[in-house]
Amino acid sequence: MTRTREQIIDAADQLFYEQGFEHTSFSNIADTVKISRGNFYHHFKTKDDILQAVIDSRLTRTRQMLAQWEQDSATPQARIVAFIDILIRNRAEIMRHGCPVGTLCTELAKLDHGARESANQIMTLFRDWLREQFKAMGCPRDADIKALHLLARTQGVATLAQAFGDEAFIRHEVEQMRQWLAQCTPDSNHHRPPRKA
Amino acid sequence: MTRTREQIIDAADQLFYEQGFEHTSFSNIADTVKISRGNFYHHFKTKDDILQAVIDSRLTRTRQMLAQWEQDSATPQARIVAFIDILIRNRAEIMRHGCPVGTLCTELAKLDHGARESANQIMTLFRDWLREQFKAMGCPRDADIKALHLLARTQGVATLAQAFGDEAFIRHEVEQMRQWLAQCTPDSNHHRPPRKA
DNA sequence: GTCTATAGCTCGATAGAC
DNA sequence: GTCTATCGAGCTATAGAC
Repeated sequence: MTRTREQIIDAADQLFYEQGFEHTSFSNIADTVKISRGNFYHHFKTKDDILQAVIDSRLTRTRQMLAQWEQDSATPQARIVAFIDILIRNRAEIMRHGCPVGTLCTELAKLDHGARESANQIMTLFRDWLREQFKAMGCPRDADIKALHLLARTQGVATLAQAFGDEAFIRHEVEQMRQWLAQCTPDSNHHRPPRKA
Repeated sequence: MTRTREQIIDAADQLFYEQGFEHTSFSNIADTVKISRGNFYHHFKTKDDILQAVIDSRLTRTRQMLAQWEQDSATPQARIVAFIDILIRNRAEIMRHGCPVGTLCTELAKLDHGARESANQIMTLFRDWLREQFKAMGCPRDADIKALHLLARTQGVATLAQAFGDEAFIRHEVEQMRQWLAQCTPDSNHHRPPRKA
């Protein structure tokens, strides 16, 4: 049945996030789902197969989440705030295990793993979505640059939050990102003072 | 002889950076240094011993580098620019393997490894050094906040540079960090426009 | 050089649904 | 009978340790 398959994917997803892909073994996943290793291999022939299934699952869920934000918030600004606020909502997990997207991309890059590009695709989902929001805000020229900038800042905050376990730091950076967004004028260089009259 | 020991540490250092700690095996290191595994165990009893030696080596080199910047640059601003510019100087390695500090901290956190705190200590070296530079710039109150902010931004840039392999992005972010630093007034909120006259 | 543990993986057998 | 999910023994390679 497909139920077991889903359970395996969900368990692997969580374990890959908590302890990394390479450090997670078959027995590890099988024990979590409470099935035998034999049954396991009936659903996934190789470890790479599970990884791909986990990444596909994350891609789907990310698309759903972004679509949900699109639905829940009226303005592009509010949608971007929804993105920034993941850091607050998921602060406990982030302090323990970092960003699920960034840490997976980093690990697969080090392993020179074939699924690396698939993992990067999750990052690209956020990048493209943010770019569209900035475009809708009236920044057609700087949209991608701003998207990457914001993405980088959230990644950096996640990395340091994991290292230092500092919740106040997360909150402070989130507040600064909100302020940056609020004064983010169309196609301006937001780090220079407003243009002279 | 201590020469072999140093060679082992240097080889392990590089391999841990390129492919990660867990993914690097003894044989891997031994092959690189061209010694037998037996000889290897004469210098390091366990893998954790090598890791600790590598981290100690990095701590020493980082302290030396920071002291060098202190010596080479007259103003705290110039010293902070020297820090920001690592992203440019090491861009090729960063695009391939990420930041050596950040990726190690992240990996050891996932492995729940005992040396995690030692690795974080490297990050702390930068944090403390940056904080002192900001203090010297006249930001006694915001110094640590600014240090963490800058550290986070460099970490985020490294993560995305590795995922997207985009050198132009690195250069753009470095330029923005320089501008942020230039308009970084003592204990001000640097994300608001300059105060009105 | 050898030993042990474990990782990833294969495969034959069983049990039940249809 | 076929098909699918399940189990668990067991194989090979290699990592870490001594």
